[in-house]
Amino acid sequence: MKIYNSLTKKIEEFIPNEKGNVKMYTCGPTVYHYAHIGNLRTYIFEDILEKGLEYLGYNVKRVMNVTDVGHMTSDSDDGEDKMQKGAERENKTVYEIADFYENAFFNDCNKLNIKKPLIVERATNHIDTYIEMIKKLLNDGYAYQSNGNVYFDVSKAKNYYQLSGKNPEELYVGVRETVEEDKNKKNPYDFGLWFTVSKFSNQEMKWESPWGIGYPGWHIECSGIAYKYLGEYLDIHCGGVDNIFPHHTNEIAQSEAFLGHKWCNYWIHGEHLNDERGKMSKSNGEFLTVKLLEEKGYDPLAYRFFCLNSHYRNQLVFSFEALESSQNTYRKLKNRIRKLDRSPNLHDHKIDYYKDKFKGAIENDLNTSSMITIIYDILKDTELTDFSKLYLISDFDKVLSLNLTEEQNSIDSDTEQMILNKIEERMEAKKNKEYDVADKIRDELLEKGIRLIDTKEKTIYEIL
RNA sequence: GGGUCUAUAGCCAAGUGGUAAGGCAUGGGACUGCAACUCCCCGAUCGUUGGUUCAAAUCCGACUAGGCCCUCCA
Repeated sequence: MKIYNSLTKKIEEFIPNEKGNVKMYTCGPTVYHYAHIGNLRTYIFEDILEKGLEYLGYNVKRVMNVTDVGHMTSDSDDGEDKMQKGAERENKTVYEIADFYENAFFNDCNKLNIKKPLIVERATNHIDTYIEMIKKLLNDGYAYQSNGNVYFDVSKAKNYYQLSGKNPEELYVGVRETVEEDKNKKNPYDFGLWFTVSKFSNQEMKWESPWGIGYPGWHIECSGIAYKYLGEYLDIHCGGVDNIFPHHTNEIAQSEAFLGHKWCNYWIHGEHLNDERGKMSKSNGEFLTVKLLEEKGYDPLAYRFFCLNSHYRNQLVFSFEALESSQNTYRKLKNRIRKLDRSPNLHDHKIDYYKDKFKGAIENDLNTSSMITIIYDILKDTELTDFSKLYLISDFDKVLSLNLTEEQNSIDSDTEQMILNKIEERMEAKKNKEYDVADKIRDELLEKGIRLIDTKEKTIYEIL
C-alpha cells in the first residue's frame, strides 16, 4: 500500500513493524463542545484508513484518546482549560461536560458509520502514566521546572523541526497578536508537561504530583496513552493537518526522548473542510453539526459520501449546494442498487478483477473517489449478474460504509394495506378524471415518506 | 517573512509519460393527465509560460492565483 507520509513529505510504501499487524493511534476530540462536520471529516478519513487496511488483510489495533483535561485556549499565563471553560459556560462540572460531549461525539460518529476504535481512553484516566514519563524526562535532562511548572526543553530534542518542516530561526513566536509568550520558558517553543495549581487556581481537575498539585499538558496525554496501549513502536499516527504543529511535533519530541529511539514511522494527516470563507471553525461562521444537517433534511451518510468523493489530502469546500448534489448522487446510486435482482446467481469470472481494482484504489493513497467510480463500473458491466454486483458492492461497502445494499425500509402490514387502499382510491379518481383528488392523495402519501411510482401496468410505491 | 499544499468542464473529481474515467447540475428526448421516479443523448486539451521527450494534464523551471500552518483548532 502506498500512502503519503507527512514526516518525509512523500508517498511511501507502507510497511508495518510487525508483518500483518498495524498499530494505529488517532487523536480524538476535546469534549468541550459538539463536533462540527469539519472535525468529523478527519474521523471519516481515519475510519476509511482503518477499514481499508483491514480489507487488505492487516490486523489493525487502533487507539484513540478523548481529551478531557489540559487542552488550553492559549499557552500564556492566563490561558484557560477548554474543559473548564465549557463547564463554566454551561454551569456544569467538567466531568458532566466530558460525559455529555463524549457521548454526543460517538453518537455523531455512529450516524456517519464511523466505527468506534478498539480502545478509547480518557486523558484523565492515565495521570500516573504521564507522571512516570515526566519524571524520566526530567531525570534525563529533557525537561526542567520553572515557576512551579514542568516544561519540555525543545533544544534537547533531535529533529524537532522535521515533521513541521519549520526552521527555528524563522519561526515567529506570537505571529498572531492574541498569542502571548510564557515568560517561564527558556525557549519560546518549549511546552508544558505539567502545570501546577499555583497559576490555575480555579482548575477543577487536579492531581497530586512530585511537582505539586496540578494537571498535565495537552501533548503528553497522547504520548502517554499511545505508549500504554501500543507500546514503544507505532506504525501510524493520524490527525488533522492543524495538529502537525505543535501537537504532533511535541508528541514526537517527548515520546522519542522518553523511549530513546524512533517512535512512529508514518504520520498521516487529513486536510480541512473549508467553507467559502476559509477554514471551518467553531468560533467563525455557521457552527455545522450533524444534528443541524439532519434538521435541514440531509442524511448524514450523504455527508460521508460527499467526503469520500473527494480525497483526504485535498481541502474540500463545503456548501449546502454541494451537499445537496451529493445527497442526490447518493440517493440515485442507492436506488440503482436497490433495483438489482437479489436471487442467487453468482457469476464469478470477473469478481477478482473488480476486487483487485478496489484494492488498487485503497493502495493508491486511499483513493476514495476511485472506489466510488468502481461501483459505477460494476453497475454498468453487462458481464456481471445482478447477484455478483450486489456481492461486490456489499463487499466494498465494508470499507465505504455507505449502507449501499440496504434494503428498502420495511413497513407493517396495516400501513401497507392503507397504502394499497389509497392507490386504489387514486386509480378511481384518475379514471373519473378527478385529478385534484388524485394529486391530493399522492401529495399526502409523499408527506408521509411514501412515493407513488406510476408504471405502465400499475402504480407501485417506495418508502423514502 | 518562513514553511507547506493545490490549480482538470457550472460544481465534485479520476488521471503517476502514450492522444482527457465517473458523478451531480443544465439542456434535449422517452414515459405521465400533469408530475415524481426511471431510462436515453449532449460538454473540457487540463492556471499562464518556457524546457526535457518520438510523445506531457502527467517530469523540470519560471510566473500567476488560492488554501492552510508558524503555540485555540480535526
